[in-house]
Amino acid sequence: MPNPTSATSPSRPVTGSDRLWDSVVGGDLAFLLARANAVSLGRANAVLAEHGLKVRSYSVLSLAAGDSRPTQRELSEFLRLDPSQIVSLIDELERAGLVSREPDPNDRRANVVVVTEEGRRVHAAARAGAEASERAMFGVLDPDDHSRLESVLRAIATETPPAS
Amino acid sequence: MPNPTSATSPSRPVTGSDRLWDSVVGGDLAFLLARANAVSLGRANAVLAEHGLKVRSYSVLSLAAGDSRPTQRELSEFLRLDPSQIVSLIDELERAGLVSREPDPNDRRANVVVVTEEGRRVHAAARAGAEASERAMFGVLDPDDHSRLESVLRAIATETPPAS
DNA sequence: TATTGTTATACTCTATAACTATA
DNA sequence: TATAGTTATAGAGTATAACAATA
Repeated sequence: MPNPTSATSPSRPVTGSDRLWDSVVGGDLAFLLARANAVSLGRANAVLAEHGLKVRSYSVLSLAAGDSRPTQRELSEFLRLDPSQIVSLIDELERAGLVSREPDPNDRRANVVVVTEEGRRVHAAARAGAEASERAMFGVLDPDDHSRLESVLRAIATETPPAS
Repeated sequence: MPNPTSATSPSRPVTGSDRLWDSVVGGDLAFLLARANAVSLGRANAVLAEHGLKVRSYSVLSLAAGDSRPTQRELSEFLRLDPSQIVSLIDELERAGLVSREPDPNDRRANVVVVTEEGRRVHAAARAGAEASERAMFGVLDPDDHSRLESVLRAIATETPPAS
Protein backbone atom coordinates (compact mmCIF):
# COMPACT_ATOMS: atom_id res chain seq x y z
CA MET A 1 0.00 0.00 0.00
CA PRO A 2 1.67 3.16 -1.23
CA ASN A 3 2.00 6.49 0.52
CA PRO A 4 -1.39 7.06 2.14
CA THR A 5 -0.94 10.66 3.17
CA SER A 6 -0.67 11.88 -0.35
CA ALA A 7 -4.00 10.21 -1.02
CA THR A 8 -5.88 11.26 2.09
CA SER A 9 -4.41 14.64 2.87
CA PRO A 10 -3.14 16.18 -0.34
CA SER A 11 -3.35 19.75 0.93
CA ARG A 12 -0.95 19.22 3.81
CA PRO A 13 2.56 20.47 3.13
CA VAL A 14 4.59 17.41 2.20
CA THR A 15 7.59 16.90 4.41
CA GLY A 16 10.53 14.62 3.83
CA SER A 17 9.33 12.16 6.45
CA ASP A 18 6.20 11.25 4.52
CA ARG A 19 8.15 8.62 2.65
CA LEU A 20 8.35 6.68 5.90
CA TRP A 21 4.67 5.83 5.64
CA ASP A 22 5.82 2.97 3.42
CA SER A 23 7.02 1.03 6.45
CA VAL A 24 5.62 -1.66 8.68
CA VAL A 25 4.31 0.81 11.21
CA GLY A 26 2.53 2.81 8.54
CA GLY A 27 0.00 0.02 8.01
CA ASP A 28 -0.20 -0.94 11.66
CA LEU A 29 -3.68 -0.53 13.09
CA ALA A 30 -2.31 0.05 16.57
CA PHE A 31 -0.09 2.81 15.20
CA LEU A 32 -2.99 4.44 13.39
CA LEU A 33 -5.13 4.11 16.48
CA ALA A 34 -2.50 5.90 18.55
CA ARG A 35 -2.20 8.64 15.94
CA ALA A 36 -5.92 9.13 15.63
CA ASN A 37 -6.22 9.27 19.38
CA ALA A 38 -3.48 11.88 19.63
CA VAL A 39 -5.28 14.07 17.11
CA SER A 40 -8.60 13.57 18.84
CA LEU A 41 -7.12 14.29 22.25
CA GLY A 42 -5.36 17.41 21.04
CA ARG A 43 -8.51 18.81 19.51
CA ALA A 44 -10.65 18.01 22.51
CA ASN A 45 -8.18 19.62 24.88
CA ALA A 46 -8.02 22.71 22.70
CA VAL A 47 -11.79 23.10 22.72
CA LEU A 48 -12.17 22.32 26.41
CA ALA A 49 -9.46 24.79 27.35
CA GLU A 50 -11.88 27.54 26.37
CA HIS A 51 -13.98 26.40 29.31
CA GLY A 52 -11.09 25.95 31.71
CA LEU A 53 -11.23 22.18 31.36
CA LYS A 54 -9.10 19.33 30.05
CA VAL A 55 -10.27 15.94 28.88
CA ARG A 56 -9.76 14.46 32.33
CA SER A 57 -11.63 17.12 34.25
CA TYR A 58 -14.35 17.22 31.60
CA SER A 59 -14.88 13.48 32.01
CA VAL A 60 -15.27 13.80 35.76
CA LEU A 61 -17.57 16.80 35.37
CA SER A 62 -19.68 14.90 32.83
CA LEU A 63 -20.08 11.96 35.15
CA ALA A 64 -21.04 14.24 38.02
CA ALA A 65 -23.47 16.10 35.76
CA GLY A 66 -25.14 12.79 34.94
CA ASP A 67 -26.69 12.87 38.40
CA SER A 68 -25.63 9.32 39.18
CA ARG A 69 -23.79 10.52 42.27
CA PRO A 70 -20.61 8.52 41.68
CA THR A 71 -18.19 7.91 44.52
CA GLN A 72 -14.54 8.75 43.96
CA ARG A 73 -13.81 5.05 43.85
CA GLU A 74 -16.33 4.56 41.06
CA LEU A 75 -14.80 7.42 39.09
CA SER A 76 -11.39 5.89 39.61
CA GLU A 77 -12.53 2.50 38.32
CA PHE A 78 -14.52 3.82 35.42
CA LEU A 79 -11.91 6.26 34.18
CA ARG A 80 -9.08 3.84 35.03
CA LEU A 81 -7.26 6.50 36.96
CA ASP A 82 -5.57 6.03 40.28
CA PRO A 83 -7.69 7.16 43.26
CA SER A 84 -5.05 9.77 44.03
CA GLN A 85 -5.45 11.29 40.58
CA ILE A 86 -9.20 11.53 41.15
CA VAL A 87 -8.46 13.47 44.32
CA SER A 88 -6.59 16.19 42.45
CA LEU A 89 -9.13 16.33 39.64
CA ILE A 90 -11.95 16.85 42.11
CA ASP A 91 -9.90 19.32 44.12
CA GLU A 92 -9.48 21.32 40.94
CA LEU A 93 -13.16 21.15 39.98
CA GLU A 94 -14.21 21.95 43.51
CA ARG A 95 -11.92 24.99 43.65
CA ALA A 96 -13.56 26.16 40.44
CA GLY A 97 -16.95 25.70 42.05
CA LEU A 98 -18.14 23.14 39.51
CA VAL A 99 -18.62 20.12 41.75
CA SER A 100 -18.74 19.39 45.44
CA ARG A 101 -18.03 16.42 47.68
CA GLU A 102 -20.93 15.10 49.71
CA PRO A 103 -20.76 12.32 52.26
CA ASP A 104 -22.17 9.04 51.01
CA PRO A 105 -25.08 8.19 53.33
CA ASN A 106 -24.48 4.48 52.70
CA ASP A 107 -20.79 4.52 53.56
CA ARG A 108 -19.25 7.14 55.74
CA ARG A 109 -15.82 6.46 54.27
CA ALA A 110 -16.93 7.47 50.80
CA ASN A 111 -17.60 10.78 49.12
CA VAL A 112 -20.12 11.26 46.40
CA VAL A 113 -19.42 13.82 43.68
CA VAL A 114 -22.24 16.14 42.74
CA VAL A 115 -22.39 18.92 40.20
CA THR A 116 -23.19 22.51 41.18
CA GLU A 117 -25.45 24.80 39.20
CA GLU A 118 -22.40 26.58 37.85
CA GLY A 119 -20.92 23.20 37.01
CA ARG A 120 -24.01 22.32 35.05
CA ARG A 121 -23.74 25.51 32.99
CA VAL A 122 -20.04 25.01 32.29
CA HIS A 123 -20.62 21.39 31.41
CA ALA A 124 -23.40 22.20 28.97
CA ALA A 125 -21.23 24.75 27.18
CA ALA A 126 -18.17 22.50 27.17
CA ARG A 127 -20.20 19.56 25.95
CA ALA A 128 -21.52 21.58 23.03
CA GLY A 129 -17.96 22.46 22.08
CA ALA A 130 -16.72 18.92 22.50
CA GLU A 131 -19.54 17.52 20.38
CA ALA A 132 -18.92 20.06 17.65
CA SER A 133 -15.26 19.11 17.64
CA GLU A 134 -16.22 15.45 17.49
CA ARG A 135 -18.52 16.10 14.54
CA ALA A 136 -15.66 17.86 12.79
CA MET A 137 -13.65 14.67 13.00
CA PHE A 138 -16.19 11.89 12.78
CA GLY A 139 -19.07 13.72 11.15
CA VAL A 140 -17.90 12.75 7.69
CA LEU A 141 -18.86 9.16 8.47
CA ASP A 142 -22.29 8.05 7.38
CA PRO A 143 -24.43 6.76 10.25
CA ASP A 144 -23.64 3.19 9.29
CA ASP A 145 -19.89 3.62 9.44
CA HIS A 146 -20.29 5.68 12.57
CA SER A 147 -22.03 2.96 14.50
CA ARG A 148 -19.68 0.35 13.12
CA LEU A 149 -16.71 2.36 14.36
CA GLU A 150 -18.38 2.80 17.71
CA SER A 151 -18.97 -0.90 18.17
CA VAL A 152 -15.45 -1.84 17.07
CA LEU A 153 -13.88 0.65 19.44
CA ARG A 154 -16.15 -0.39 22.25
CA ALA A 155 -15.27 -4.03 21.75
CA ILE A 156 -11.57 -3.24 22.02
CA ALA A 157 -12.05 -0.71 24.79
CA THR A 158 -13.98 -3.08 27.02
CA GLU A 159 -11.64 -6.00 26.59
CA THR A 160 -10.20 -6.96 29.89
CA PRO A 161 -6.72 -5.46 30.19
CA PRO A 162 -3.73 -7.80 29.97
CA ALA A 163 -3.99 -10.27 32.86
CA SER A 164 -0.92 -9.07 34.72
CA MET B 1 -28.14 2.59 24.77
CA PRO B 2 -27.88 0.57 27.95
CA ASN B 3 -24.82 -0.82 29.63
CA PRO B 4 -22.53 -1.95 26.83
CA THR B 5 -19.98 -3.80 28.94
CA SER B 6 -22.46 -6.37 30.02
CA ALA B 7 -23.17 -7.04 26.36
CA THR B 8 -19.62 -7.09 25.02
CA SER B 9 -17.66 -8.46 27.93
CA PRO B 10 -19.91 -10.64 30.03
CA SER B 11 -17.06 -12.61 31.56
CA ARG B 12 -15.47 -9.57 33.16
CA PRO B 13 -16.26 -9.18 36.84
CA VAL B 14 -18.91 -6.52 37.06
CA THR B 15 -17.88 -3.64 39.25
CA GLY B 16 -20.05 -0.93 40.68
CA SER B 17 -18.70 1.63 38.25
CA ASP B 18 -20.20 -0.09 35.23
CA ARG B 19 -23.42 1.80 35.78
CA LEU B 20 -21.54 4.93 34.73
CA TRP B 21 -21.45 3.73 31.15
CA ASP B 22 -24.93 5.23 30.88
CA SER B 23 -23.46 8.72 30.75
CA VAL B 24 -22.50 11.18 28.06
CA VAL B 25 -18.91 10.03 27.94
CA GLY B 26 -19.95 6.41 27.59
CA GLY B 27 -21.21 7.03 24.06
CA ASP B 28 -18.50 9.48 23.15
CA LEU B 29 -16.39 8.31 20.20
CA ALA B 30 -13.37 10.26 21.43
CA PHE B 31 -13.69 8.56 24.81
CA LEU B 32 -13.95 5.12 23.23
CA LEU B 33 -11.02 5.92 20.99
CA ALA B 34 -8.90 6.84 24.01
CA ARG B 35 -9.93 3.66 25.80
CA ALA B 36 -9.27 1.45 22.83
CA ASN B 37 -5.89 3.05 22.39
CA ALA B 38 -5.01 2.52 26.04
CA VAL B 39 -5.84 -1.16 25.75
CA SER B 40 -3.93 -1.48 22.50
CA LEU B 41 -0.92 0.35 23.91
CA GLY B 42 -0.88 -1.72 27.06
CA ARG B 43 -0.95 -4.98 25.15
CA ALA B 44 1.69 -3.88 22.68
CA ASN B 45 4.01 -2.75 25.45
CA ALA B 46 3.50 -6.03 27.30
CA VAL B 47 4.42 -8.05 24.22
CA LEU B 48 7.34 -5.84 23.23
CA ALA B 49 8.77 -5.94 26.74
CA GLU B 50 9.65 -9.58 26.10
CA HIS B 51 12.09 -8.27 23.50
CA GLY B 52 13.40 -5.41 25.60
CA LEU B 53 11.39 -2.87 23.62
CA LYS B 54 8.55 -0.45 24.12
CA VAL B 55 6.18 0.95 21.52
CA ARG B 56 8.42 3.96 20.97
CA SER B 57 11.65 2.07 20.53
CA TYR B 58 9.92 -0.56 18.43
CA SER B 59 8.66 2.14 16.08
CA VAL B 60 12.14 3.56 15.64
CA LEU B 61 13.60 0.10 15.17
CA SER B 62 10.94 -0.73 12.59
CA LEU B 63 11.66 2.40 10.63
CA ALA B 64 15.37 1.67 10.71
CA ALA B 65 14.73 -1.94 9.70
CA GLY B 66 12.82 -0.66 6.68
CA ASP B 67 16.16 0.24 5.10
CA SER B 68 15.00 3.72 4.19
CA ARG B 69 17.89 5.21 6.15
CA PRO B 70 15.87 7.87 7.94
CA THR B 71 17.58 10.85 9.54
CA GLN B 72 16.78 11.63 13.14
CA ARG B 73 14.86 14.65 11.94
CA GLU B 74 12.67 12.48 9.74
CA LEU B 75 11.99 10.11 12.61
CA SER B 76 11.09 13.08 14.77
CA GLU B 77 8.64 14.42 12.21
CA PHE B 78 7.10 11.10 11.36
CA LEU B 79 6.65 9.91 14.92
CA ARG B 80 5.73 13.42 16.08
CA LEU B 81 8.29 13.26 18.84
CA ASP B 82 10.64 16.01 19.83
CA PRO B 83 14.14 15.65 18.34
CA SER B 84 15.51 15.32 21.86
CA GLN B 85 13.29 12.31 22.52
CA ILE B 86 14.60 10.68 19.37
CA VAL B 87 18.11 11.16 20.72
CA SER B 88 17.38 9.10 23.84
CA LEU B 89 15.49 6.45 21.91
CA ILE B 90 18.41 5.96 19.55
CA ASP B 91 20.91 6.09 22.41
CA GLU B 92 18.96 3.25 23.99
CA LEU B 93 18.76 1.20 20.79
CA GLU B 94 22.40 1.87 20.04
CA ARG B 95 23.47 0.76 23.50
CA ALA B 96 21.52 -2.45 22.92
CA GLY B 97 23.36 -2.89 19.64
CA LEU B 98 20.21 -2.81 17.52
CA VAL B 99 20.87 0.31 15.44
CA SER B 100 23.77 2.58 14.69
CA ARG B 101 24.20 6.19 13.67
CA GLU B 102 25.91 6.81 10.35
CA PRO B 103 26.83 10.20 8.94
CA ASP B 104 24.51 11.35 6.16
CA PRO B 105 26.69 11.76 3.06
CA ASN B 106 24.35 14.46 1.78
CA ASP B 107 24.41 16.59 4.91
CA ARG B 108 27.20 16.43 7.43
CA ARG B 109 24.95 17.80 10.16
CA ALA B 110 22.62 14.85 9.91
CA ASN B 111 22.78 11.26 11.12
CA VAL B 112 21.12 8.40 9.38
CA VAL B 113 19.80 5.52 11.48
CA VAL B 114 20.58 2.04 10.27
CA VAL B 115 19.69 -1.32 11.70
CA THR B 116 22.33 -3.85 12.73
CA GLU B 117 22.11 -7.57 12.06
CA GLU B 118 21.16 -8.12 15.70
CA GLY B 119 18.58 -5.36 15.34
CA ARG B 120 17.09 -7.12 12.39
CA ARG B 121 16.72 -10.33 14.35
CA VAL B 122 15.16 -8.60 17.34
CA HIS B 123 12.85 -6.63 15.11
CA ALA B 124 11.64 -9.72 13.27
CA ALA B 125 10.85 -11.45 16.55
CA ALA B 126 9.22 -8.39 18.09
CA ARG B 127 7.20 -7.77 14.97
CA ALA B 128 5.84 -11.30 15.02
CA GLY B 129 4.74 -10.76 18.61
CA ALA B 130 3.25 -7.38 17.90
CA GLU B 131 1.31 -8.69 14.94
CA ALA B 132 -0.01 -11.62 16.93
CA SER B 133 -1.16 -9.22 19.62
CA GLU B 134 -2.79 -7.07 16.97
CA ARG B 135 -4.60 -10.06 15.54
CA ALA B 136 -5.84 -10.88 19.01
CA MET B 137 -7.52 -7.49 19.16
CA PHE B 138 -8.51 -6.74 15.60
CA GLY B 139 -8.54 -10.24 14.16
CA VAL B 140 -12.20 -10.66 14.98
CA LEU B 141 -13.01 -8.07 12.33
CA ASP B 142 -13.88 -9.37 8.91
CA PRO B 143 -11.60 -8.00 6.16
CA ASP B 144 -14.22 -5.45 5.18
CA ASP B 145 -14.55 -3.95 8.65
CA HIS B 146 -10.81 -4.14 9.05
CA SER B 147 -10.09 -1.99 6.01
CA ARG B 148 -12.93 0.34 6.90
CA LEU B 149 -11.45 0.86 10.34
CA GLU B 150 -8.04 1.39 8.84
CA SER B 151 -9.24 4.07 6.47
CA VAL B 152 -11.25 5.87 9.13
CA LEU B 153 -8.33 5.92 11.53
CA ARG B 154 -5.96 6.99 8.82
CA ALA B 155 -8.22 9.83 7.82
CA ILE B 156 -8.32 11.14 11.37
CA ALA B 157 -4.67 10.40 12.00
CA THR B 158 -3.47 12.30 8.96
CA GLU B 159 -5.64 15.34 9.54
CA THR B 160 -3.47 18.34 10.03
CA PRO B 161 -3.10 18.90 13.78
CA PRO B 162 -4.98 21.82 15.33
CA ALA B 163 -3.68 24.98 13.68
CA SER B 164 -2.17 26.46 16.83
C1' DT C 1 -8.86 -7.44 57.85
C1' DA C 2 -10.27 -4.86 53.96
C1' DT C 3 -11.66 -0.51 51.82
C1' DT C 4 -12.17 4.89 50.95
C1' DG C 5 -10.03 8.90 50.47
C1' DT C 6 -5.74 11.18 51.12
C1' DT C 7 -0.73 12.46 51.10
C1' DA C 8 3.90 11.86 49.71
C1' DT C 9 7.32 10.28 46.63
C1' DA C 10 9.53 8.78 42.67
C1' DC C 11 9.54 7.75 37.97
C1' DT C 12 8.25 8.42 33.13
C1' DC C 13 6.82 11.58 29.57
C1' DT C 14 6.63 15.87 27.36
C1' DA C 15 7.84 20.64 26.19
C1' DT C 16 11.20 24.30 25.94
C1' DA C 17 15.27 26.63 25.50
C1' DA C 18 20.04 26.86 24.60
C1' DC C 19 24.31 25.24 22.45
C1' DT C 20 27.59 23.19 18.37
C1' DA C 21 28.43 22.16 13.95
C1' DT C 22 27.13 22.53 9.81
C1' DA C 23 24.19 24.52 5.67
C1' DT D 1 20.23 33.12 9.01
C1' DA D 2 18.43 28.57 9.38
C1' DT D 3 18.79 23.59 10.37
C1' DA D 4 20.46 18.76 12.65
C1' DG D 5 21.66 16.87 16.62
C1' DT D 6 22.51 17.34 21.51
C1' DT D 7 22.05 18.69 26.41
C1' DA D 8 19.70 20.43 30.39
C1' DT D 9 15.71 21.46 32.86
C1' DA D 10 11.12 21.97 34.30
C1' DG D 11 6.41 20.52 33.99
C1' DA D 12 2.81 17.14 33.37
C1' DG D 13 1.38 12.68 33.88
C1' DT D 14 1.61 8.08 36.16
C1' DA D 15 2.56 4.48 39.63
C1' DT D 16 3.39 3.06 44.37
C1' DA D 17 3.28 2.95 49.14
C1' DA D 18 1.68 4.46 53.45
C1' DC D 19 -1.77 6.52 56.58
C1' DA D 20 -6.50 7.71 59.14
C1' DA D 21 -11.25 6.76 59.26
C1' DT D 22 -14.59 3.47 58.53
C1' DA D 23 -16.52 -1.07 57.09
